[in-house]
Amino acid sequence: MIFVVDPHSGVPLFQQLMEQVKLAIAAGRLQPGDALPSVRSLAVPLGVNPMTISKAYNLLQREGILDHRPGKPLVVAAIAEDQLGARRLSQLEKALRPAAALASQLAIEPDEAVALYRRLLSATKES
Amino acid sequence: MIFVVDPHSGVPLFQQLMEQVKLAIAAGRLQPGDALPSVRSLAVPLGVNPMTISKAYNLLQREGILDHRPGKPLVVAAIAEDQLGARRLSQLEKALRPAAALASQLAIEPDEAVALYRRLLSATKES
Amino acid sequence: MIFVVDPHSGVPLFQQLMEQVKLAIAAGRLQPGDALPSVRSLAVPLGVNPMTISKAYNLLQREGILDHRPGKPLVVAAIAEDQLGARRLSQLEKALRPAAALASQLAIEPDEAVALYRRLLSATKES
Amino acid sequence: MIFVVDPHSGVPLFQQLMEQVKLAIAAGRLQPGDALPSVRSLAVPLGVNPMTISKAYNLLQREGILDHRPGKPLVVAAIAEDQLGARRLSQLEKALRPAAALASQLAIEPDEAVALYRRLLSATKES
DNA sequence: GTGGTCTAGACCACA
DNA sequence: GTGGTCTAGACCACA
Repeated sequence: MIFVVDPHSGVPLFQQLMEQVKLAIAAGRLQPGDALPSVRSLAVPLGVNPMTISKAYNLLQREGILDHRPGKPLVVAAIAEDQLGARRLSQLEKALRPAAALASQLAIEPDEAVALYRRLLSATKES
Repeated sequence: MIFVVDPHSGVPLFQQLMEQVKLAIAAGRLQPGDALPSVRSLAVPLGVNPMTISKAYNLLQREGILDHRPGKPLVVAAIAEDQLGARRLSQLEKALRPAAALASQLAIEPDEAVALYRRLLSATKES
Repeated sequence: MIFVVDPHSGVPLFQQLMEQVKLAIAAGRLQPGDALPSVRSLAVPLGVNPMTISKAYNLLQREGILDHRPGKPLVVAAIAEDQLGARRLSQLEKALRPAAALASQLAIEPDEAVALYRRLLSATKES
Repeated sequence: MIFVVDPHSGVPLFQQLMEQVKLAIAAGRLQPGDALPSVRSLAVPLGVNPMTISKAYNLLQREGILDHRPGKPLVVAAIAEDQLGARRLSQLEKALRPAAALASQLAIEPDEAVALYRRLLSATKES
């Protein structure tokens, strides 16, 4: 389970982490009950302050996506899959909707827009 | 020429404004030489601080997209169309790229993703 | 609008603050739209690090109880009253339920328990 | 003699255990001289680390509530009844005091609060 | 002025 | 070992 963050992206580090955890769950790479890497074990290789990781984990807990038992590592909550995994398409939809609105505002033909998207998809490799 | 901003969107107001001006130009709704609404006339209906509008206009000027002649209203620069209008597709590409990456990370088939996008496009009306 | 925290209570400071804000809203001392004291203006008199206040405010925002517009002070969200104000009795119920279970487990007669509660209520002054 | 713990309640497991033992004594379900279940026999069904149970028992010993004779099981101390059984009302008072303060802060009338408590008491069955 | 992020480092409770 | 809290202090974006 490897996460990556980019300190220059402008997106806060803790948010990048949250998104990656959510993505891993949605994609099934993290299953309910799976333990997450410990705060410290993540902080070192990422070159990030442990508190930043802690913040991300903490918020995911409050969202009910992670589950914590004192003294134990955080695990993916049972509900998380319902919340995230089952709705993969609706997540993609949320990302695509603005791109649909944009095409329309730019008066780009649907066929042209779709062709562009298809091209981008084939250029993307599963990372 | 009406702009809309959403103070809850998380995107800074001045950035939302900049994007909307660029969009209007790219879509041809604003042509080179066209005057932009004055800071005040925009600030009131939007419920936004005039300084925020001013900031957006200033940055657009620095980017060479707007043109200012003392005592006259801001106008769309001649180059603007080249910069923005001609690259409509590349703007859409910028919006679609993350959606391509997401589909891949969620292990959604390209065909399924493309179908979803096509559906969203036909559901979108020019606003 | 005065908040008080007790660093020795064992309850985390940020949690004490969150509860007090919620209480103030539930009691109507803070109305939707009302601005909260700024992070800094609260940190000094309470002798608490600004980040601790910030954390409390931040979480209340995520819970939808506070509302933020960049550059402006935090205000009580419109929904907050629905969430908190309208349910005053149910909040009290949540606090009383364990005390009801306890009386039962200690085999204390309801009349005796009620009498005790009544006595405590009259001893308590609106602070 | 059955204890129950909830790892999600936020209250540390060892504390939940301590409270339950105290309660059982206060309610007379455990009498002076009665033996407590062994650490192991408790750890397994509760799904709790034996060290956690041990910690709870140890602290109860320090408080003079349990009594230990090498090689023998832990028993309820003679004083325990005095300490706990006799003060049933004061235990309930400790639980009710915050509920009294809360009613006051929420500006709920004493009569209303008392009525609510009475209702909860009659709804509660000895478990 | 407003709140938000991050680090470095200390300290704590729990298991 | 696990995560959680807090401080002190720097720095940033926004209005």
